[in-house]
Amino acid sequence: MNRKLIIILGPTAVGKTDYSIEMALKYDSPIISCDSRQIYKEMSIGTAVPSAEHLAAVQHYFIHSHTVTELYTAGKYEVEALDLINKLFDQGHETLVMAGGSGFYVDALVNGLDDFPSADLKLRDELMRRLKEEGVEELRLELKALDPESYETIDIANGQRVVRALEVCLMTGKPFSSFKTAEKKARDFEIEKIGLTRPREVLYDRINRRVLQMIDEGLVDEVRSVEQYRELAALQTVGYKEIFDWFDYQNGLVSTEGWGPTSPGDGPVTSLDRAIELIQRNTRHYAKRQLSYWKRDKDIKWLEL
RNA sequence: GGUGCUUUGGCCGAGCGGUUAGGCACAGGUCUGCAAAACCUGCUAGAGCGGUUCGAUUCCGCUAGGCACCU
Repeated sequence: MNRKLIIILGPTAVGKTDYSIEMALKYDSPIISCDSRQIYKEMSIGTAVPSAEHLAAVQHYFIHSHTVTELYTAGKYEVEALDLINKLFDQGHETLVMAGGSGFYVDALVNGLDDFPSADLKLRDELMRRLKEEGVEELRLELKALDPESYETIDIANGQRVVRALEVCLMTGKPFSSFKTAEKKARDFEIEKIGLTRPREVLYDRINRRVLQMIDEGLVDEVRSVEQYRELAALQTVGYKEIFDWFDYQNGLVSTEGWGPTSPGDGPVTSLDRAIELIQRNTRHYAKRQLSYWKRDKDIKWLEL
């Protein structure tokens, strides 16, 4: 039997949902979502989860399937999604449709991640605390001592990367770089990647309008409902962060004092309109990063909508 | 009609007679367990025309636009 996984990817708001529904109906397949935020059941409007009609029309996996209180990662996704895919193939599907915008998750599924130990929360918290208090330099030097190779190869300006490498070194007593084989894992099914795209202007316009629509649908209330989780990784998400900042301003937790046109950063979010602007902009930035992430993947067949 | 102030890159916004202000937008990029995250790079303008000066975005004059006030 010829097992095939069709992966529909593309920047946010490009139209993956509609396209994937069509494909799913065509192949009589469920849709396996590959979206690092739509998996959380506490989030819907801000993550642009497919509509109730869409969800009813086609069986979806990895939508609202996890909770924000669980730290989810690409590594977990690789394991869980692969498991599901194999199960579905075994049930008789020949072609399966996957859709999503999380490039790293797609890669984890397609190529597999090396066998790194997963994060130790305590250690990570500790390292993140140090990153904040001592700055990257300290951690960099420590990494240089423990794993000079990683020090040379990873992006050492990026605190998160330094922390991760260091964390693995400390947990295992072996250098982070020693785990990295960069070998593709074998998958016993064919994979076809279809990249959806649109002219930049059109994409940006769709994004801008979708954000307005999210507000109409009650994004502010949704954000309020998850405010208690705002420190969690899942809530470090465009559409939520900006509104949390607006809440803070309303609660008098941030002042406009000391902030001027030349200060770095976006400044206090003094109104809902300002929050909307920032969400639109940050979503545009996100879309651009997605596009640049996939640019180097020569296996993607691009399709302009 | 008169007087005063003003004019900076797509936008905001400084200082300065001779080094890139800075921020934002925008563009490009990095990516092996927080990835809608985190991080990196690029973007050299001074309304126009003259003058002073070794050298002007910075000083002077004229012209044009803007703002304010006066008649």
